[in-house]
Amino acid sequence: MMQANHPALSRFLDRLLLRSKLNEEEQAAILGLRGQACNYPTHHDIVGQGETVDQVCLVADGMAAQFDQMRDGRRQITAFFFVGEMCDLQSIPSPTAGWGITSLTPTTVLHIAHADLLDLAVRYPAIGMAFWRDTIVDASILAKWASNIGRKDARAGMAHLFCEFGVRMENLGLGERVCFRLLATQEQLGEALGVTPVHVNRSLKALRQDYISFENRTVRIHDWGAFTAVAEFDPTYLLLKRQG
Amino acid sequence: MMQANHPALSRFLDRLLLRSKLNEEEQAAILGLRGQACNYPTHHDIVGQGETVDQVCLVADGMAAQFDQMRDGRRQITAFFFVGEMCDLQSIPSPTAGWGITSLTPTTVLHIAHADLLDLAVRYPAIGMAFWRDTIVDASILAKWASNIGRKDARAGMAHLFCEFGVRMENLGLGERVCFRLLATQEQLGEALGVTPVHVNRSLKALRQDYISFENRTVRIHDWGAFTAVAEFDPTYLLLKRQG
DNA sequence: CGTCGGTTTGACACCGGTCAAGTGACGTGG
DNA sequence: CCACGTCACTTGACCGGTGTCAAACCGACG
Repeated sequence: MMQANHPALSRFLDRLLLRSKLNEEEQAAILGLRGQACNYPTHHDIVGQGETVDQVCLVADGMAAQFDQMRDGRRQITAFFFVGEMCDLQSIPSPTAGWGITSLTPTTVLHIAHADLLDLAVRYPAIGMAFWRDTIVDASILAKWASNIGRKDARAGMAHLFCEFGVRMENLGLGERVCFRLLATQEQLGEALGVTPVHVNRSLKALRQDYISFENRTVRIHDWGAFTAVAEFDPTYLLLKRQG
Repeated sequence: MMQANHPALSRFLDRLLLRSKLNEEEQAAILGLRGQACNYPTHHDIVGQGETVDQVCLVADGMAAQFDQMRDGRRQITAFFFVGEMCDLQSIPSPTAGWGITSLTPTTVLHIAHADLLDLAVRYPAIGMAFWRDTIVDASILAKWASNIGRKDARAGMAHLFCEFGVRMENLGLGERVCFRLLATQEQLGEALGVTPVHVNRSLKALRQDYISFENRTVRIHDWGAFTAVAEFDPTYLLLKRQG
């Protein structure tokens, strides 16, 4: 069923407002977008790799990820998307992407037509700029991610990922930076960090000894300062200062 | 000296036209941009990490890279920029970035003011969309890069990087995909792939035995089909189909 | 001819991959 | 209510790719 004023739109707007300034009319225009809500089970490929799309995916519940798949089936996750985040805003100017989108947990997605979003972006340049800026945030996160994979050992990379999750979830209203629910499996974390699930387990064990607890799918960071030091975490790259 | 009609602008326009459709007026507007040409020696940080800028960098000669630096000084390169490519178009909507820009060889950069580019993007929505699309290409390359680092051994990652360089240079008119000049040092390649320079050397040695020659800073790929198979290279992610 | 940045090679150590076994939580069906 | 299957987590033993350190080589350039 197509419906406007879906609660996920309000979360999406909040995320945009973290970085972009939009007036009342522009905010109302975004809240008035119409979308189709779909439920997907865990491990469902919502968008296949290389597929061309005419709509975007807004996470309304659960958790999704962008991935690149090798011929042997191994995957590299290149982005996580939490509730209120848009998986493929970049598909508006570029509807064919080299990656796929998959659900990491049972997930509800609100699909919104490119045509409607493009219309908004043209009618309200501030919205167009906010959309562009939103895709840049994802690119910035990905750049930091690359150095996580390439230049840190698994323990530090994992710590950095947890710092990022904490800050992002706090900004999305999904928890505190030092305490948040994380439904990803160790295999999925490994796919993000470029290590095997076995080694994710070893790294988590090491982190639990000194810095965090991770029980009932809830991460608790005991000492934020010490933990960010291990991770070499500097939130600049999340672009949380309002720019527009 | 500020000057319009710099030859690098023509190359930049060609790159935009690979993926975006622009009419004569729009093309003329881009060619008429005014910029300041600056020369930088090798290993000069043109934009420091975390710096806020009010202009962009267009590579007019040489080669530049985006990087993220760890506290101990090690760097991860997250993008290479060849002649005609824009290093930080994304700084228009988001002037503070988490990364830096450095020269890999003696490099000439044309600096163009944000204000002028923003003016174009607002006056001509097709140009705004072309700019957005251009930043998405960089993000797409980076996503593929991440799986290179995380999910391939050094030899396959290097092969993929060379395939990408070949296709990009061919499209920029800087060589053929199977034969192109590459001025990067082995240390710089290692910073891109997340391995040490010593191991870059070992990987290159292995590739030279079977697939390529690399002398006088010129890469020759003997059998494109076999090489892309080793690299698992599929050019979809370079978004070379014209979209707008 | 000497210096310097970049390349090449070898010896050795270690992080993370691989393989295998076992545990525990949970949902389903008898 | 319990037996069972499934999925994720955990742990240990061993191995290989990559890092580290060190030395030599090489071409460009002054």
